[in-house]
Amino acid sequence: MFWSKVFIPTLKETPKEAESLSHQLLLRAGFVRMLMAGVYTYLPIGLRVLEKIQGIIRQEMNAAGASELLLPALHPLELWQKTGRDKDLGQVMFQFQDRRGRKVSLGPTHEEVITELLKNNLSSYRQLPLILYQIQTKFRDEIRPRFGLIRACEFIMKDAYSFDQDEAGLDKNYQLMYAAYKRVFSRCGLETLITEADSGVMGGKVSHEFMAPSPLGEDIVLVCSKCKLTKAFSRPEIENAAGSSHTGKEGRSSCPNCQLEMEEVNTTEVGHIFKLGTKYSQAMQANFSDSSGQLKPLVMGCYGIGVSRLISAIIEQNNDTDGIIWPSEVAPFDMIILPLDVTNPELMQLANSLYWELKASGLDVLLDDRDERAGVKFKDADLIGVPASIIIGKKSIDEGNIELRIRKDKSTQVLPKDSAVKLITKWKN
RNA sequence: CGGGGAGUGGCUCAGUUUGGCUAGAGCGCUUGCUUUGGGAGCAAGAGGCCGUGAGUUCAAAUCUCACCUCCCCGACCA
Repeated sequence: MFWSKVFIPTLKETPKEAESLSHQLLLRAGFVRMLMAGVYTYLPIGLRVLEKIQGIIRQEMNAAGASELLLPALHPLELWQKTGRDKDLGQVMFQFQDRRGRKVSLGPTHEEVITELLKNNLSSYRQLPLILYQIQTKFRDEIRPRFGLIRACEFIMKDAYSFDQDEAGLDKNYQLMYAAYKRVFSRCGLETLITEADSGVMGGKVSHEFMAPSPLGEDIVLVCSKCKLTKAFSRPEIENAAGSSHTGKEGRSSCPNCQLEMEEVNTTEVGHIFKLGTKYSQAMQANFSDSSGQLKPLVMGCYGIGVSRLISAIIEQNNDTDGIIWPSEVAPFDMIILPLDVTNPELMQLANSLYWELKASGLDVLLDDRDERAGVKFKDADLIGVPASIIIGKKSIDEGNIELRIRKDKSTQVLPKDSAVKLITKWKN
């Protein structure tokens, strides 16, 4: 793509509306813009990152045997009344009436809708096990939207649901999802801590949270440096405990295995998996016939990833003073070509031919064709965080060379221009 | 919802305490000239109902009241 054709409104100064680092960088680098508190536009390069993340998720979900569908965002409120969760979620649900006076809601999550679907369309154990997932916009009227994409009122979530005959089947699918989640986050360049957690309004017994360490994390995870045991604590719990006794802090945060003091890490929740059991299927009578012809409730699990939130979590872990440093798999582009003088036909010709050759070899390439000074291009390239730059300037081209600059460590290597494409594609793989 | 901060060209802010010229600066934008390897220089321009409404006053960005919006701290969550 050509910079001049993509809308990338970068900012020199930090907008006042943002205080958290990832939010500032998202705004400055031209990835998102706010419409109202907790509601964001994904600009072209923001959307590209979103799509890369979704691509990774789709690959890993499909590889785990899940299949994708798309459920409605608009729900009849009656469905929620069946499980009583309209009350549990309360004000968090956006609710209104259609012109006939029917009460509807914008979906904050989809257990009821998918259970309703399966109740009406699945009847035999022969159709089990089954994992379905979607990537969709959720709506939650949050008490306080915060930190840009981290807590938004309209956000994108991947939610998967597994259906089994029994607990043994659920265990198997749960493990499958657990493993898939680890791969998703690692491919996104994200370090995560996994903790056993409370199921909250989702119900069910077992659940694990995938927590990304980040300075603006709202949850604290305790980690044992020796055995890597993790424990989740909400902040108030910690503060109350610390306040209630002088020695409370040390005693509470020692590892039950090693007796060593555990380290407190601030984290953001990016994924959460639950064994739901039959909570929803019983409430909604989503049953199937087992091999002996007996009617049984579906045994369910549900598995969420905060897709849009991931963008922020990744930036929190991958940045420096010059801007974002995208991990390669989620970067909006693999590389950016910087012809330092667009009025020089020789430079532009080389820039263009490199662009088309690299593109033909399967790379996502951005060509900065703007008539800007070299400094501006360098600064913007660093800010938007493309992993590699190909610098085409008069200095090196006169010697028959171009430069390859790596964003992460700011190292530069000189490459002969004639074999540049070969060397770059080789370096990439 | 409770507590704290803030609303002035696209962005960052000054001016408000102590009301008074035609509301300013930097960045960005437009045009021209010069420059050209890390956010260039000079010159000339465009762009504002000072968050909204009501009030006080000869006079309001500035004082009073109400409301709206955004950010931060708490309960909530992917």
